[in-house]
This record gives sequence, C-alpha cells and structure tokens, in this order.
Amino acid sequence: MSIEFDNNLPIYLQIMNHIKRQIVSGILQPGDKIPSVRELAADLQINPNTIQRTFQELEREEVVETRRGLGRYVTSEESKIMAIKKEMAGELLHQFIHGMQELGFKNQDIVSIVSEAVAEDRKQGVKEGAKGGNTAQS
Amino acid sequence: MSIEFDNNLPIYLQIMNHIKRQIVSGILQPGDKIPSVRELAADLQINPNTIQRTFQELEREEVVETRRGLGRYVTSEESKIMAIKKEMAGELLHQFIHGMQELGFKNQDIVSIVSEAVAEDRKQGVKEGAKGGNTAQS
DNA sequence: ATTAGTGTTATAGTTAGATAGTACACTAGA
DNA sequence: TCTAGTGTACTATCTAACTATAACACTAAT
Repeated sequence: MSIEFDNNLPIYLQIMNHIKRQIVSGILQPGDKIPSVRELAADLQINPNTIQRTFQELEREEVVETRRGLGRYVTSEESKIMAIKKEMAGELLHQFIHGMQELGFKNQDIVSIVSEAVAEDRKQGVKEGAKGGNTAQS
Repeated sequence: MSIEFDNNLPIYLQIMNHIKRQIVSGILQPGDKIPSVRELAADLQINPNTIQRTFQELEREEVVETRRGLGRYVTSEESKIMAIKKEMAGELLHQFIHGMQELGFKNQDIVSIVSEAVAEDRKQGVKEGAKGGNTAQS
C-alpha cells in the first residue's frame, strides 16, 4: 500500500477514503482483515495515533468492525458497502458537475468533455485524464 | 457575496477558488476592482489577515494585480484567465474520472452517469446534481 | 503462565491555519 | 494639509492535525 499525500486534506481523511475505495472497488472483500494500526502506520510512515483515528472514523461509519485483541475487519453487510459506493460516487458527481457549471460550462459541454476524456483514456491507456481538453470553452 | 465554508479545506483556499471561479465565469471581468481586504473580511465574517493571505496567493498566481493605496484588480490578460479556466476544469475532470475509476466504474458507466445527471438537472432545474444516481452500479 | 500481536488510552510537543488587535505606508480627493 | 480608504506588517493567542513515546488491556497460541 502507498498513498500520494501532500494535499491540504488531513491525512486521516485521505487514508479513510483510500480504504473505503479499496472496499467499494472489491480490492478488500467483506469480512477481510484490514492491516493493524501498527502495521499500517509503519507501512505508510504515519504515526500510529493518526492511523488509530482513521480506523475509529471508519468504524463510526460502520465500514469496518473491531474485534478487540484480534484486529479489524471489513463489514460483512454488503448493503452498507453499496450504500457507501453510491454516496462516494454521488459526491464525486456533484462536485464535478457543480464545479463545471460554476466555471461557466453548459450541461452539453460537460457531457462532451467527459466523453472525449474517456475516449482519450481508451486510446492512450490510463495516463492523466486529459488535462487541457480542447472543448474546454463555454 | 457568501460562501458555504466548513469543509476540511483551509478558508483562504476556499475563498481563492471562489474568486477564481467568479473571474473565470465572467462575474468578475478583466480589470474589475475586487473587494478590499477589510471589506471582504467584514462581508464574509473572516479575519482580515486570512483575506490578506487569500489575495497574496491570488497575486502570486497572477490572477489579480495590486495597486498600493488603491486596491486590487482582476488581471487584464485574458489569456491568463483562459489558462486558469482550463486548469480548473482539467483538475475537476481528472478528479472526477480518476475517482470514479477507483470506485470501480467503467468508462462507459461514467459517461452514462454524467449524461443522466445532466438530464435530471434539465428536468428538475438546478437542484442537487442527482445524488444517488440509479445507474450507480458497476 | 508466557508470549506475540492486537486494540486502546494518555501525555507532551510541533506546526499550520485562523483570529484579535494594532500600527504604518501609500493614494486620491476635498 | 487633512482625511478616508487602501495595502502591509507585526505580535500574541487559539485550535486541529500530527508526531513522539509510553503504557495498559484483550486474545490466541504455545
């Protein structure tokens, strides 16, 4: 595991999202054991207290379950996982569309830009999401 | 002017983005005077020092120009504004597509989701960007 | 019982972001 | 010249996030 940090977001939130993505995308399956506090801390070069906070938040969201003395496990409730997937996707979608509208793009522009970016993606492999799209005009 | 704060992002970055969006979308035109430090601070109920930092960053990005004793003005270089628009749109696009891919969505799913969200938007007026999209399955 | 691997808790210190308050410098206009 | 409205600078204080370190509690396996 390795995460690109450095943003302006708190580390514990970034790690939270990283783990949630792994669960939602199936890299971590329901019931799977997740790394221990100390193990992940050493792995990511992050203080154990920060990892502990990350995990407490994940537990508060019912994404993982704790068995004291044993470790932490991905929830077995697949409905919960699906709900989180929808929530995360909805959040991404909203931020994108709302953001583009604020920049002055029309709805049809937005669809075109996404279509083109995805087409680029298919041609070039997964590179960088087409940064300066040619259709990026309002 | 009013901004919904509260995220985990520093306030000065949020205000920066807000002003950049106003410029890029044409609400603020090239050469326009922007609010003074004290005025915006009072308006947003934010400490003047924080606004000062916001403006310094905007100046560093060459989005605004300062005339000491007079005030600050939106840059007159329209090419600079276009560049920033492309940069901001590219960032939004990349975060969205990359994020959706990490959640396990295929490229064709992503295009469909955006198309539907935009269609919803058209029907319901600008409401909330279609949070729990029905097609949000991989 | 002992050990190793877990989660859990606590104290102390550092840093960035934000606030509070004050003061100084420049410019336009009366 | 004086005043009002600018940008700018500085010190002090507060809080959240993060780090450093240590200790304690529970569980499974030996």
